[in-house]
Amino acid sequence: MISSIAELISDRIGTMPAGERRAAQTLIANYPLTGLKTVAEFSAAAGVSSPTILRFVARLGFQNYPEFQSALQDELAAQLQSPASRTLDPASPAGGAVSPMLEATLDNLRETFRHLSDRQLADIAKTLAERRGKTFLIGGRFTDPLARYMAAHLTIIQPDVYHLAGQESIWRDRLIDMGKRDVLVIFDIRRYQESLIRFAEKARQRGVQIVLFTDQWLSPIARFARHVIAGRTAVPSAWDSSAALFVVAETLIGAVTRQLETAGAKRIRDLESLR
Amino acid sequence: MISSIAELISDRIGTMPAGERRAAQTLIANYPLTGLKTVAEFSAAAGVSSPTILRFVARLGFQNYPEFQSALQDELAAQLQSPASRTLDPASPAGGAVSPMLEATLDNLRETFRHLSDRQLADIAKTLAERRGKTFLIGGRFTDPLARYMAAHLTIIQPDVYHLAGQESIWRDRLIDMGKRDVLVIFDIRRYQESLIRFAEKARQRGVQIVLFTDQWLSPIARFARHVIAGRTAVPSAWDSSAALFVVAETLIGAVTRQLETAGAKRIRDLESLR
DNA sequence: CAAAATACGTAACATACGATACAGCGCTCT
DNA sequence: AGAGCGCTGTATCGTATGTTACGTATTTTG
Repeated sequence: MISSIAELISDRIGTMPAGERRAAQTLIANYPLTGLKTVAEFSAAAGVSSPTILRFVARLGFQNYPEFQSALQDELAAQLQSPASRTLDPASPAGGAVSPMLEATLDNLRETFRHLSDRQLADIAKTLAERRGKTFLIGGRFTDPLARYMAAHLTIIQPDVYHLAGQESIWRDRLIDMGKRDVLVIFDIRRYQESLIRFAEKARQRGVQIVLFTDQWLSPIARFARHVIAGRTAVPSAWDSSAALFVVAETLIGAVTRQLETAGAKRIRDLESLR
Repeated sequence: MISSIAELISDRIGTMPAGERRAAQTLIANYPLTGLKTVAEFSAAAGVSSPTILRFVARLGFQNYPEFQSALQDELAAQLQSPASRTLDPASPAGGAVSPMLEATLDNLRETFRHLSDRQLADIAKTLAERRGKTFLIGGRFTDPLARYMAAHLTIIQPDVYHLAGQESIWRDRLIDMGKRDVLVIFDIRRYQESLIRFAEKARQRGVQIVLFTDQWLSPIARFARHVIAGRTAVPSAWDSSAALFVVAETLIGAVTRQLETAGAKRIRDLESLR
């Protein structure tokens, strides 16, 4: 069973003529980067001519050079998306077989935050904290609880926080209250929900600032969003995981709370006295 | 000090116009692969036009698109050659400055699962999967979204799953439907809610099997529970974190799904055909 | 050793790619 | 409410890229 192009090459390298073999060796030497460059660069690196490179990829079974490059990119994408397979991780095997779910989730968290800078988080927190209007939160079928979770916290530290629940027609009517000073937080992972997309589009038309929590493939709503948070969702389960988005949400809640410390503290005291 | 292009982007993403920001977001979402494709593919993925992509890379300081791609490739080459550096440093130099929240959450997850055996998880999954009656889920002020999240999944793979929402008087009346063949899943972290404790006690008297998600100090409900899951909640924030409980919930959802695979698969098909 | 076959590189070609000019649009600010 | 500015997309252009044909070199075989 041959899965990667590298294997394919080392499998056939024996049957290749000298020039193509040099091409193969230089590609393997720093795989797969040389293959992502242009034919001219590849040929220069290997010390052969361009046609030799093309014959080489043809021998591997590809119709043309772009097809070969696409295959390499796909392979690379698969590698980058599952860091677990790459890192041998001498730290954990002792703790071992605990739960593949846990391992995958830990990876997802690390990956998600790796693509998320402090700066970005601070910007979003600022958007949520300093909004001069109202905050609305909504989610999809499985992610709506995340919207609720966030709303439950935010509503304590600042006024005018609303979770949009129930039927589509209900939120649609709330659009009339929304304007450019307002913020809309949307959670949407695949399979992306049509109703949410429509809603986001209309909100955008009214000037609402949209903060989107989505997966790494980006919901179409990203088009309308001011801020996009892309969380990793792949786990060894029949379902996608929302854990990464959950943790980002908690992080944001914490950041917003810190920013509103002075104003928020008073509000919390007031709330306490109401009980 | 800005070393990677990803940092450069997240540094300037705030100052970018909407279109270029979309480009930046799609690139970050699955970095750096989109940047290695052609301008046309990049623009299609981001949902913007080609010139916007070019303006985007120009804003990052590159003279032209090929120069930008070369920079990405160099970066990738450095990463691939030293796989170790990838997990340790790239974004988080000291292993920590990114987000203390993340570090704390990762610790919480590991600690939580360390005290949770496979056996225990399997038992709880079995309880949920093989119950002959109904499943009820309920949570506290901040944890109710977790109950909803779990309910949203379970209800797809098995019948008679109910999330208890709204006012206390409403759930109390549902007690009448509960018996010893039923399972009640409760989420309760401090400050523990009186109403939930009362409810749990009454349910216990009726013979209901209780599965409790709580924090490491254990809600009083633990007295009545058949199964107790204690999650770590401490994070550097004004709020406690429910992330560990969230991940345990996801793990259980996955386990239950696997156990009901045959029966569940049919149910899922039936549901699909209803849409 | 000769002749054929295979491999390789040079050079010309066509395509598709990145770059640019321009016009329309929405947004902000006065 | 109007004028100005900045952003974005359409259409066009030049060029670098992949591709192919062909001639030369090299190896293989009788």
